[in-house]
Amino acid sequence: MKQAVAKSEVLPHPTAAGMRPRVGFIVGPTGAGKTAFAIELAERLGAEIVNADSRQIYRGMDIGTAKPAVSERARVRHHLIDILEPNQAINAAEFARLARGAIGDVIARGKRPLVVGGSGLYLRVVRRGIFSGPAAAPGLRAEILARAVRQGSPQMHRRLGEIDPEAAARIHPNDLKRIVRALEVYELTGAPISRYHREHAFADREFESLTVGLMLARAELYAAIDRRFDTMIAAGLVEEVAALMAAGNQGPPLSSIGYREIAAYLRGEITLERAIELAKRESRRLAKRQLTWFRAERETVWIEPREGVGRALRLFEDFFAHGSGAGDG
RNA sequence: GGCGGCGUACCCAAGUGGUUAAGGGAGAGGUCUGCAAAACCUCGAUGCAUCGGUUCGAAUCCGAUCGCCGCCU
Repeated sequence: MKQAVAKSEVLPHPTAAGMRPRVGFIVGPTGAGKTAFAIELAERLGAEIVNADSRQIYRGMDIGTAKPAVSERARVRHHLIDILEPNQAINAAEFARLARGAIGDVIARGKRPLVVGGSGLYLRVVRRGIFSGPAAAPGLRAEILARAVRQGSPQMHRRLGEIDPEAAARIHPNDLKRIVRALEVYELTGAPISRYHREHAFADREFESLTVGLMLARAELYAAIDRRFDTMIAAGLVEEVAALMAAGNQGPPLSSIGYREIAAYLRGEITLERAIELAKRESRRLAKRQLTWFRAERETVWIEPREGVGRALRLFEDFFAHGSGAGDG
């Protein structure tokens, strides 16, 4: 609040908005049918797809992420799929860099970029950038985390309150991840993370965007999620997880929904039936959280997948060709 | 038809006369700036099958009715 003046100073309103490149977005919760929808749309639009799913980035995670099949990828060129090994870490900043690079590449070749995915934060940073603070410092982070384990997260929150009251006010005392990140940034730079955030303010927009969201009635979405997980099991998800485990992976893959439950089954901790039940439930909860995130993005145009691609096609054709003004920047 | 048991939220369930009816599951709403398929926060019965009675006071006791379950005929 007290810094409102500074905020307006670093936010010169982009007057040349209409001249920025145009990027389409297809978002939606898991199981809503983004993949098939996006591929058909991209084909008709002459677009290439830039993946914004935090797990489809990984090789070896195919079945459980409902990754578009090779045959589907032959119809439309996809970017940012299978670019990392399962033991490689990625984060929002790195993703934004990669995605923006891919978008630039698509545009440079005269094609239309269509970003497709359900990872809320990733989608946000692609569109609006991320503050240019220090990257995570694993050693320091581990050290802060160890301290937090000893002292408890409320104590760490109190400490944060001393150096960065603004951040402390926004972060819940139990939210250890964000407390640690805030302390990390402070120890690395001597500057409070709230200052970086305030100065950045998600105002780094490189292109105009139009976002179409896929929406199903809740009960219908949940039923589709449950059904799809059974299909994944039938398609060999257990074997896929076993392969990841055999390769000694510890990173994001085995902490992903569907994967971690099957891994617990393979370790003999729970029955397969229970693993399936848990995976379905976690997938439903994920979908719910995604919807919460997307609802907050007011500019999204929502459509039902069963309507078909028609309306989205018209919206995007107009957007890419003339600029409909529906863009959110 | 008779006898017995049971009916508390979407589900399971504690409570057997005395402040605002435990708890769990499922679910809903939300937060989100470098691990995000992560992490974190918040939330359901003016109501105990229904009606009537006893009592200062009833989910708790009594009666009737309805429903479910079991046994018997």
